[in-house]
Amino acid sequence: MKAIDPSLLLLMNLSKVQSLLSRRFDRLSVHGIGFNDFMILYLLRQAPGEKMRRVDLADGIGLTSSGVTRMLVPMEKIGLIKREINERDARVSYVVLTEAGRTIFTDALKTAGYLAQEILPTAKAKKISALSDIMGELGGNIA
Amino acid sequence: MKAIDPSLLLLMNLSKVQSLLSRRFDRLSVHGIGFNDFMILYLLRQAPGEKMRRVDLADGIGLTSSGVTRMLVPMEKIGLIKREINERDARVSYVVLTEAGRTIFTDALKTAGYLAQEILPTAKAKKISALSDIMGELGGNIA
DNA sequence: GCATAATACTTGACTACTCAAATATTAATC
DNA sequence: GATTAATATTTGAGTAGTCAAGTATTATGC
Repeated sequence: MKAIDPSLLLLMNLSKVQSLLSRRFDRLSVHGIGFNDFMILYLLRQAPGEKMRRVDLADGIGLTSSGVTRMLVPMEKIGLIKREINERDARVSYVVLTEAGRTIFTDALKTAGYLAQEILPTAKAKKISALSDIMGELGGNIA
Repeated sequence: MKAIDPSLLLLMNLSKVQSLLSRRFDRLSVHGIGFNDFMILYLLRQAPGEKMRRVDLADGIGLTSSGVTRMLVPMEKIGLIKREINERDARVSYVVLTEAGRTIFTDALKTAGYLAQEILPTAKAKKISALSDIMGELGGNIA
């Protein structure tokens, strides 16, 4: 077999690593939320007014808007987020972080930080920041 | 809000990038197979005798063995792989690449190569190999 | 050589998405 | 200002996985 394209190899390793890491995170069930839920809360926490449109959330975490709609159902049910209409545009319904959501997020952030440190013990700080830059170039722009 | 842990940020970006890339690959539907199917075929193609145990495949692509069992059902149905018993150990059933599977893989490899090049245009060769090293440290060891 | 443990795989019940199409609303064009 | 296009969200139907538990089979320790 011919030598494989290094970019393609990278894609495969990226996929594998992501599977392993997110499963590990979810298995811990950090404060009852999964990794994607955590990312939603993170984005909301950063956003001005702690609210965002669904499209922007979808864009932010790299899912489809349909996927976001479905993710938010249980999150709303357990009260992590709530919905708020936009007076200027009746198409959009804002997703707003609730008090409870903020609390859970704060706790989860701590645990997630420890986990991340534990998972990435060998990758040194410099490498991590270099990696983050490249992820940025590839469309990952969570900051 | 306190500054976020760089490792955690990296995890989030990794997750996002992976979602975007694999969806893009799957949407192309390269020769009718998804990205995970492609990885399975790749691993099999590399393996001695072009056959592997299900556990090792699961390990190789970072899924659970249950997930692999389920993935292989349609792949076997369309004839990309077939099953072969192990005479020494009746527990294992080998997954073997078929002639058709090899052909599809060869075609898909080309397309996937182009796609990878197109997706990673900015990330230079050196960066890619550095990134690959780090993925290796994180448990991605596809080579 | 028998009981216990470990391994390989599958299955039932479920979650987490995906796409394509539908709905509702707002923006753009003429 | 009526028509067409674009945007935001949801929904129906389906795929792709997860976990926990079940079934075989093989390995281990006494």
